[in-house]
Amino acid sequence: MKKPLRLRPTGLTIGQIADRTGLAVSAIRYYEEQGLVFPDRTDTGQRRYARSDIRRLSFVMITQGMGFSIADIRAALSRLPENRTPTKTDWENLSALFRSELDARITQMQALRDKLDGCIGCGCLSLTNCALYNKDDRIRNRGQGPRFLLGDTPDT
Amino acid sequence: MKKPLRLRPTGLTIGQIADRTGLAVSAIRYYEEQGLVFPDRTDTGQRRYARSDIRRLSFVMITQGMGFSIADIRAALSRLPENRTPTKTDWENLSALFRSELDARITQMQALRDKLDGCIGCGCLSLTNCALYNKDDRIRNRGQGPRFLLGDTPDT
DNA sequence: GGTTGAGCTAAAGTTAACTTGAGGAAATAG
DNA sequence: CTATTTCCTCAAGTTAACTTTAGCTCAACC
Repeated sequence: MKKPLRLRPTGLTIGQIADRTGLAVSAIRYYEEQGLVFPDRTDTGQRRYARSDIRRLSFVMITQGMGFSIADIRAALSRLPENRTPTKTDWENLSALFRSELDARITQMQALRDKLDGCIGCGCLSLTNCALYNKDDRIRNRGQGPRFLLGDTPDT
Repeated sequence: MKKPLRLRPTGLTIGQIADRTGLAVSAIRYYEEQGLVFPDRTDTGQRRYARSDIRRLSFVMITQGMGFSIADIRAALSRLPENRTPTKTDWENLSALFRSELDARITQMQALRDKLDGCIGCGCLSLTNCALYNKDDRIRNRGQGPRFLLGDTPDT
């Protein structure tokens, strides 16, 4: 009887993923903790990633760079199929979601930019009470911690 | 000899400023600590603000909402004249500064949005190494702590 | 087959922009 | 004149998104 070949999970190590994505190893582990990736484990507990996780993490990086929070991104990623590797179409649908949110944010930013001058020139001292600067321009005001640019979480 | 009239610094209390701007009292104190406002003090140590500080703080609120950091805003405000109340023109110059930075950020955001689809459709798994997604699109990557949307500090 | 590099976990630290709380003084209202 | 309300300072807490450190196991190379 042959010694059974240990079928150890194949795939990329966390270091290899780090190299491919440019992310720090600690960041990748953090993303797992936050439910953004779900690597396999070897019998000794090491993480093994699928090649498609590179795309997944790249997507996280880009959307994050666009100003979306991890919670936003996690919600979006949860729309990907769980039982198969996402197809190109899956990814396209997902990115369309972000695209429209981003469009909205850009529009809002343009409006804000255009009103700044108007309000500065206005006679009332309080820009935030200025007729020109109304509540619709208010961007985000709840919770403590750092304020992020524009918009609440997308209503995905 | 008459009891000398105590010449107490006139002006608005911190509570009045809070009401006028919508800011929390604690935030206003914090902004002072950060060098964004410089109220007078009464002989008993209470803060007294000029009416023009309402505009100053409103400006802080708006530019912050645009995604600029306190350091950015402090740098910009330092361009205002120190020895007189800023005129409408002073404020207009300042807001022009932010306007152009904001324009640049909007443009960058649009580019990023347009490229997301392209990269998602591309054959290479790593979006961040993708030919379509080059270094110019990279937004900000230094320091720890929360990542903000778009751009380093303006080169004011 | 030992040593060096890569991984692992868990806990604590970091930054930004504030808020909250403790403990006390002063201003205002009745 | 007493009771609130407002203000003050200083220290510590909060959130997001990570990084750093400590202490240990495992894998890979010569």
